[in-house]
Amino acid sequence: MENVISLVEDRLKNGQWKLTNRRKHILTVLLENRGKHLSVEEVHGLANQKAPYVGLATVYRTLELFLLNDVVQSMDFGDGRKRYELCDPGSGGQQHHHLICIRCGNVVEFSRDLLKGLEPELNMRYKFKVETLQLNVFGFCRKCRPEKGSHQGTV
Amino acid sequence: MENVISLVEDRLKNGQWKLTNRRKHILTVLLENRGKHLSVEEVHGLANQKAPYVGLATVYRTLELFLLNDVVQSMDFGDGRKRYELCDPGSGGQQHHHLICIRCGNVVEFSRDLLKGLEPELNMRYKFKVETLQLNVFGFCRKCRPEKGSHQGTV
DNA sequence: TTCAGTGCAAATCATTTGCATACAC
DNA sequence: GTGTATGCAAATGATTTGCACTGAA
Repeated sequence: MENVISLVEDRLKNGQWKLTNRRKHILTVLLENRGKHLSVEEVHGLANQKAPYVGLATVYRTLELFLLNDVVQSMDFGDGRKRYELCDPGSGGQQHHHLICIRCGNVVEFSRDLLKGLEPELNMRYKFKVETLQLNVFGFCRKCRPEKGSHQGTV
Repeated sequence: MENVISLVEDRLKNGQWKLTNRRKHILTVLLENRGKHLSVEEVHGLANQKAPYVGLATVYRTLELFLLNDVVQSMDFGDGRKRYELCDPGSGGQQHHHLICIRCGNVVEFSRDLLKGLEPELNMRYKFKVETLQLNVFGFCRKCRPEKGSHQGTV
């Protein structure tokens, strides 16, 4: 936990940025909410359950700064607000993708491995050098999926 | 061309909607701009190069109506505006995915086939029933990709 | 000391909505 | 005729920005 903070500190300092109190505070919120996909508003709310107070604009600015430094990854589930999630430590960029249930709204992550073959394929077929890959899969999760043999409409 | 219009007309009428002048007009714009990924603002601009005038709100409403009826598919390239593109006639839903060049902004489509294996895999491993799949790949296109062996930073 | 970081309020920008009017069937 | 479609202007909601003040090195 503590070493994640100093790891981020080093990463920021590489780019002449400071790890201020507010930024450390926001980072702590992200650490305490691993695995969640937080909107800016949510981070703001969580951060301000404790002192010091952090302004909304600062949360916006800090999350974008973290994104730039591969501290977080961002995603968009199509609900009109950007969401952020801590990257796994040690590696940069996109770690995994998301299965979004269109009935209950639950979000499940799935490993990047399932797309492993895709990058070389795009490289070969389209001469396209992949940097970032964002995949959203909308559908029905384990609990909400229609029963086999029965019929059920889309929500 | 003409038969696409009547095809859409039938599809709308199934759901008690009318294919009005404005809607036909917007549909024509989409037909004349196949392969492009138009924002609402762009559709509005293109539509109003000819009579009849179409209000911006109508363009918004119409494109959402088309989306609902699988006449268009929508996408989001992360630039803060939704984009729309005509579906291939005859089939519903997502047809293909996009390679977005982060240097020149060019967008190339790639066939859904490359992800063919993914759906059954998600179904099996996660018991997830896929409905829609949105994949954005950001990177360097054929023209903009860094030369082999040389180094080039991200834009 | 000095420049980056922050809070606040105002500004932006895409999208949505209320309402009176116009149009399709 | 009757209910949907449309234009317009106002409302909304997420995000950004200007600016004066605060804080870290």
